Amino acid sequence: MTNIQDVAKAAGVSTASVTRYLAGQTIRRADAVKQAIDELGYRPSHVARSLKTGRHDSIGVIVPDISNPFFAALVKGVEREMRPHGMQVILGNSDEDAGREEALVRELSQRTDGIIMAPLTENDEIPLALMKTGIALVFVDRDISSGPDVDRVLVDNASGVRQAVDHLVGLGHTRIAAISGPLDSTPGRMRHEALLSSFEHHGIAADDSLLRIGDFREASGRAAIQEIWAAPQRPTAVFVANNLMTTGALTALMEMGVRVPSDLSVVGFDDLPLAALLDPPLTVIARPDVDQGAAAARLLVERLGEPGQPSPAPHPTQSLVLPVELVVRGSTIAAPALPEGSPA
Amino acid sequence: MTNIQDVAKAAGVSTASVTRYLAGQTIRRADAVKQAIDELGYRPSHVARSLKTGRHDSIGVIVPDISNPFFAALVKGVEREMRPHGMQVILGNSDEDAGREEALVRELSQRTDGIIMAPLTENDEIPLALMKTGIALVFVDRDISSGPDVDRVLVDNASGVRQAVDHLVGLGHTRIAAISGPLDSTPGRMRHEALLSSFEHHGIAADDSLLRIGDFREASGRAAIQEIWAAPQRPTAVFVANNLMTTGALTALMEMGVRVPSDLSVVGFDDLPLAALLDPPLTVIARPDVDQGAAAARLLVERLGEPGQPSPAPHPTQSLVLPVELVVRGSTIAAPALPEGSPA
DNA sequence: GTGAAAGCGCTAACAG
DNA sequence: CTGTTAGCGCTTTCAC
Repeated sequence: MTNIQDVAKAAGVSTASVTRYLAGQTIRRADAVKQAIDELGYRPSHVARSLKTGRHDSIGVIVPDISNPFFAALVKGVEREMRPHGMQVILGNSDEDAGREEALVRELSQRTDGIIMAPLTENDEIPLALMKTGIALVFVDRDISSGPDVDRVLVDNASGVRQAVDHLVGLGHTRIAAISGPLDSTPGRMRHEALLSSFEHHGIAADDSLLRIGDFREASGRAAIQEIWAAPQRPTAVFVANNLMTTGALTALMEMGVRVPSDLSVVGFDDLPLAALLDPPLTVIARPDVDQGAAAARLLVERLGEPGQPSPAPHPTQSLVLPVELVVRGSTIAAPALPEGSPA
Repeated sequence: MTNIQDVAKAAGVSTASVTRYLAGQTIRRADAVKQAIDELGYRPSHVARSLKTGRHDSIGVIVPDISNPFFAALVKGVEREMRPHGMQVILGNSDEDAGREEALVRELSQRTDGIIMAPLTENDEIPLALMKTGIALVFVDRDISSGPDVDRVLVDNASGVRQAVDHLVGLGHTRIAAISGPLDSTPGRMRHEALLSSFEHHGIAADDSLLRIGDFREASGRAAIQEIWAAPQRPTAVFVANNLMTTGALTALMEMGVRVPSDLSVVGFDDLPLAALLDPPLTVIARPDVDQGAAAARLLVERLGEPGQPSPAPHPTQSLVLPVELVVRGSTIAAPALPEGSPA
């Protein structure tokens, strides 16, 4: 490849002048340099530049599962927000694997100026190590329990769950099952806790045979609903804590011949791209996805500044909590008449 | 950050020995080096190493739309295949934007040893420039018309379309509408051409009022089906050339009160994660997604070799064509009795 | 405004 | 097996 020396030679200037030209400074022989660059097809080496400056003009995004539409949308939000700032976005998919997450963090922390990530669990040690390297960090969707000095963007999980439970109770449901996410992840824990406290608020007894903990993946939604449906007293409604488990649960219900919503009302956390086209259209708690990514990107830009510019002064970390919204469609209807006494 | 010199000093060896240790060669004071590395928390600078060696031990994947489940699955396949080879996978999302694709190619070609990409259009000039840089390249799902010297993995689009048309004709449909993809993209063109030739094979006249060209995005599927439904003679079946446009078309049909399949049979290209849960379950041409990504990754590995090892000898480029399969579900049924004369 | 020169952190001859 | 050293391509003092 042609390098800066070739250009300097061809233009009859020093390499320093080429650098200055590249940086947008005014130099005397600008047009000669421009011509040399064009003719030689010169492209500055990003690697060499990074080695010298320590900057990369790029950021990384690490998500647990890129084939989850929520994270795909989130990534899109990050990219849209970053594009005008001239920063490249590099994407890493940990595939819900801690080892892979660690490899990605190590890798991307050497190639980028900042990382947006959804840590796998709240005990995740990996981000802690990352913070020590001094790289800018933003958590999105998930948090870790220790080390509060990080920018973060979360959604109001508790409010979403409350809206869902209120909705079901309002329809007369009292036997409500739930498929929660892993309790060591932020959304899993927060949604589960909110569920229990909502139950308590409405005077609903938590029935262990109706409560299952999944892993946010489709297969666990399938397994959980099968167990729940085998409970001695079946529920009239079920809350599922994320999109993939909802998909799994719906599939299993269909296979078992359980009709939604006449046999069982279903409300899921996370909207699905096709939720309105499902049979029946799915009632869900919708949360911002693209916007959540964009918000995280903005926090990172505030900390990093524009490429080429000096970094802004450090400022306190920010925590954003975005609102969620219950979208009532066809998968939730009034509870059937009760066989035994219960609150109206 | 602590560098190789610090380690060398602490271990009482030269930097060369540290390098050798890192490369897995046997050196005398291995344990002293190991200890120094651990104590200092030393991480080799990827940037410096790349500058020196010209290798990156990573590959790039550039897709037009990461929120399309097909590409998300494809990326997953690439990652699964690459992981055991110790190569990092860096993902770029061009968002169907040529400018962005170019920026990604420029960027990733400087950070990676090889690129797997689905070019936006068959006239895409960008990959040509990329090939000149000598970086390894694999096309997946899409191709470009010039420059045949590239490894590629495609699916048998023509066969898929033929299966779909045969299926519809077998059900008695003769007024078949179609929403094709952009004719300057490989899958768009191949599927459209196969459609026309299948029509001809079955003696079906191509009716311009039933043929629309979309852009593979959801909104164009919506718009196209609305136009088609406004045609003087409505179709009894429609073929939609990809998943996103199918989603758009189904949504529009629902909004217009058109019932599938009784009013209109629908067959789509690409399976959808929720296709079986839709109302009705969708008949589709399913093509490999994860496997297509994995196949592309294997081609790239064959060309690149393992990290640390010398590159394998160059070999002729390969073209893989993976089979597709018609999955009949509930969205296609027999055509209604014909008002006018027609083949049985 | 400009050029000479040092050096970012690492690897790969090379000589021992 | 080991250490010395040059140099990957760039930016950034520094002196002019």
